[in-house]
This record gives sequence, structure tokens and C-alpha cells, in this order.
Amino acid sequence: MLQTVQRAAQVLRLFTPEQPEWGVTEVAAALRLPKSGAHSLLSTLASEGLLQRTPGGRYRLGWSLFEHSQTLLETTDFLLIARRMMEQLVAGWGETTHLAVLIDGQVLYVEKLQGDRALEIVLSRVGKRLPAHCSGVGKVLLAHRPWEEVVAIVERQGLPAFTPNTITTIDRLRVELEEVRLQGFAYDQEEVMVGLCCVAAPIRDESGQVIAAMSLSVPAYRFYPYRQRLTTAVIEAARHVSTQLGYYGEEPEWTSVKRSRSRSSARATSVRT
Amino acid sequence: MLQTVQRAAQVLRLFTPEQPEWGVTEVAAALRLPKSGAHSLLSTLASEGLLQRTPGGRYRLGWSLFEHSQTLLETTDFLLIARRMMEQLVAGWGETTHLAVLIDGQVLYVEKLQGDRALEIVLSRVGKRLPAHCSGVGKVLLAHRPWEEVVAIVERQGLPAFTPNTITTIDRLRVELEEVRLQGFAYDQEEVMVGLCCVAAPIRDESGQVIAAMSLSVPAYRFYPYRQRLTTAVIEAARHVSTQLGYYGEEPEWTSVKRSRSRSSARATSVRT
DNA sequence: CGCTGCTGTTCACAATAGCTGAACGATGGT
DNA sequence: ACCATCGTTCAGCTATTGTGAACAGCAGCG
Repeated sequence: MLQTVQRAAQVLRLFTPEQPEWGVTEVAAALRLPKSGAHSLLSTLASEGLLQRTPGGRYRLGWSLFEHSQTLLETTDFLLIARRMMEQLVAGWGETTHLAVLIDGQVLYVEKLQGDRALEIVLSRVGKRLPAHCSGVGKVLLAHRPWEEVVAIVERQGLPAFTPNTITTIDRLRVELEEVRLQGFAYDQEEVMVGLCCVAAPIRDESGQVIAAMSLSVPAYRFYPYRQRLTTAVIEAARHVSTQLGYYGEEPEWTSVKRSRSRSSARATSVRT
Repeated sequence: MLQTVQRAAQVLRLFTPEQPEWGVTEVAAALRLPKSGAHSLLSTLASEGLLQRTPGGRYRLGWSLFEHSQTLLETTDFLLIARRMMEQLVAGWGETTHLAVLIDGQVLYVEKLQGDRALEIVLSRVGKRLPAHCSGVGKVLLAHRPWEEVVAIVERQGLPAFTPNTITTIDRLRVELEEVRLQGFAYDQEEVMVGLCCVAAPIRDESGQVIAAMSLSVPAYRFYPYRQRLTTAVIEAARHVSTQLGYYGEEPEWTSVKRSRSRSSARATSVRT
């Protein structure tokens, strides 16, 4: 593990919507580095376009990140397909849909389409992370990871409560995830925000791996009456995306390893290092 | 300059829409590194989320890049404002508008809105770079950089010709840029694509620095009849953005660089329309 | 107007992080 | 069942990077 690269990544992570601009001294203080070291990192990152120097000698995120992000989006197969299905969902229900992936044990919202009938959901924002245990998409994504990985995530990040309904114990989470895996979808019953429910379903690639999750978020009072129909709508939409990605089988999953050049040993066997 | 960080950035740059997936050996060959070195880079980048490991042990760009890109976009003041003006331009003319910044001597398209009357412009794509000397936005951006910098850029990248109209000599470029700077806008008269013209104007921040350029792209046969009106439309749109960013003065420019050490300051979001 | 407190930047030296090349283990193709 | 090729690991040497103090520029204040 290259320490210098790790530090550079740490530097990038400092830049947030709340503090989008950093100076050398601030970075040095935040990362417990000598000023000169922070300066090296910042200036090389800037010369590579990953940061940009402001006229005042401070630093902001650079446009190379936007470039790379665009190539990522353009080459992510499920995005375009999922977006089409999301548009149909919004057109049909007028509610808000989310598309999310699991990264580092958290949910990252990749796309969000808001319906005309929908209330503004402030918590979710494209490009934002949220804990996975409380949302529909999060539970879907967690449910299809090996249990040991889920345990590791929970040990690292805990199970913070957002509402009285949020799952806060690992036992409850285990039961819930099993259910989600068996039935093929997840509900969020006001677990992240009071008054807000959602249904989420998994998106699979051709190998059966769950690579993303799609959801429909609905105000509670409109959710319960239509729950059944909402559920099938989301499931079918997600299924349709998976099919277009080349997924036909039922449940290959990571159990019977038939993947190409799979290095599953690192994940399946035991905890490494 | 931290060599390791530079190499890491080089690795990221390898990932393109044409080749979005790389293996250790390929990277090693492309960068003339020993396999083990390439492996170090790839695996640490992956562990930081800047890359992701595919099940086959190969690598793709990681979602952290998307995250960082989003925070960049959200904290870039001119984007939201410019987007509104671009929508008005498209609504009024039905043509295609571009928003671009200068990065590394090249034009990077940040936003593109296509009008219903417009023909598909394949060359420009959000997130894509193009040489600066041939497009309207490029000439605007170059015109407001110190001449020595322009010379350095040309020496590094040359003046590749796209059409018979493309500027291919540094003398011609100097004259053109002077004109652009004086008149406050730039034309592209079929210099990047035969049959396509455009008008571009600069967007300035509160210090007068040109930070971006906006343009209207129009088929040649529709461009010349309406040139005057198109020009004023783009100029006024860009001017409006600059004003909302806090630009009042005339031409502070980079002569007498008053480097405001102002921190995030009061965001330029002065008034909402 | 010239202080003083901050910035970001530069430099030499010391030591540690990382580059190197070969050997490993596992995969897919023949 | 083989071989070719891939990603991964390891231990040693070299060069890169971390270090801390001194430098230069700007803002604000007296």
C-alpha cells in the first residue's frame, strides 16, 4: 500500500460541499503533517489537475475529477438502462426514484429522479453517501454481500438511528437482510425519515452479482395503500434492467463460484491480513 | 513534486471511454513500470475508492471520482447560474449551447444543452477535452490568458487542423486572440467542423478573471444571416452570469493581480431570480 | 506607514517508503 | 493435463519523500 497515494486520497476527501476550499496550513493541521509535506501533496495534485490553485494560493477540487467521473458514468453499463426504467417509474407513479451503489459499506446515490407528486427528499442527493442499514436500497445491497462483510461494516460504522424505526441491532439486521434476500426486495418503513417509505430491488449483472439497487420513495400515507403494486413495479423495473444487462439465470450469486477469473477466495474463504 | 502521486494520476488518465478497464500487466506495459509497481498503484488506488476491482481482478474507475466530481460541481458558483442562462438561450434560439473551462491548455466541456432545432454535434461531449485554438470557447479562454502561457501551450500541443479554416500558425492565433480580447467575443467559422459556426463570450468572476466561456453553436447557413443578433445574445447571457457572480468593473484582468485571500466568503449567490 | 501576524513556498539533510526483479499460485485456453 | 498468462507477494537496495527551519508575500492593525 503506497502511503503517498493514500495521503493524496485523504487530501481529496477533505474537500466537501461544506468546506470546498483548503489552504496548505489547514490541510497540514487536519492530516497532522508538516506544512511542507501538505504543500507537496497539494501542489502535485494541482499540477495533475486533480486540484486547482485559486488565485489566493488556496486549493479547490480540479476538473480532472469531473473528467474521470464522466468516463466512469459513460462506461457504466447499468446507468443508461436504469435511467430509462426510472423515467418510466416516475412517469407512472409521480414519485421519486433512486439508484444507488454500495461503496465502502455505505450507500452512494448515483441517480435521483423526482416526480411531480413527490415531496422534496432532502436527505438523498446525487453524489452523497448515507449509511446502508436504514434505506431500502441500502438493505438490498447489504443483503447480497457476504455476512462477514456486513459485520465488518457495522463494526466500523455502527448502526446510527435516524428515526424510531431505524434498525439499531445487528440481530435485527441479520433477520431483515435474510428476508430481503429471500423475497428479492426491501422496504424502508420510515427508517430514515419519519413519514417516508420506500421499496427497493436489486440490479444484477450477467454474472448474477448485485451491482446496484433501484427504489421508489413514497410518503407513508400513500405507501401503505398501494404497497403491493409499488413493490411489483419496482421489482419488475429492476428485473428489466438486469435482463438487459445479460442476467437470465435465477440465483447464481457468490455461492456456486462460476465466475470468470474469480478471485473470490479473498472474499469467500476467510478474513485476510 | 511527488513522483508517486504523479504516477497515480497517470494511471487514472489511462482509463478512457475507449478502454475503461485495465489489468496490472497492461498498466505496467503502458507506463513502462515493473508489474509489481503497477500492482501497488492499482491496489492502493482501489483501496481508496478511486478505482474498483472487478471480480476478474482487473480495474475500473471508482465511485469516489463521481463523489468528488459532484462536490466540485455543487461548489462551483458559476455553474448553476450559467445553466439557467443557457436554458434561456436554448429556449430562445433552439440551438446548442456549450459551457467550457480551460484546463491544461485545452477546452473542457462542462455543460451542453441541445436545442430542438440543432443538429447533433458529435465532437463536443460533456467531460471531453478538445484543443483550444479551434473553437469559439477555446479562443475566448486563450485570449484572456497571458501570451507566454498560450505560446507554451502551442509549443506543447501544436495547432492541429480540423478543417481548412482551422488556425494553424501562431501568428494568426496571436492576431485573432487580440481581436477576441478587444471585442469581447469570439467566432468559430467552421474551424472545428465544416458547416458549423459558433459565437462565444467570457464569464468572469468578481475579480474580473475569466473562469469559463459560453457559446451558441449554429449551422453555417443559419449563422451568417443572424450573426449580429446571435452575438449580442451570447454576450448578454455571459455578461449576466458574470454580473451575478459579482463582476461589476470593466477590465481588472490579471494585470495588477489583487489576490484576494478571501476564504469561501459570502457565496456569490447574492440574489435569486 | 511600518509594523506583526498570518499565509504559501523553498531548501538541505536524513531516513524511510517505494522501486525492482524474480518467484508464487491460480486461471483459462488448447 | 498441460502451458501460457494473469494478478499477487516478497526481500533487498536505492532513490524518493518526509522533515523543520528559513524565506517571501499579503492583510490588518496600530
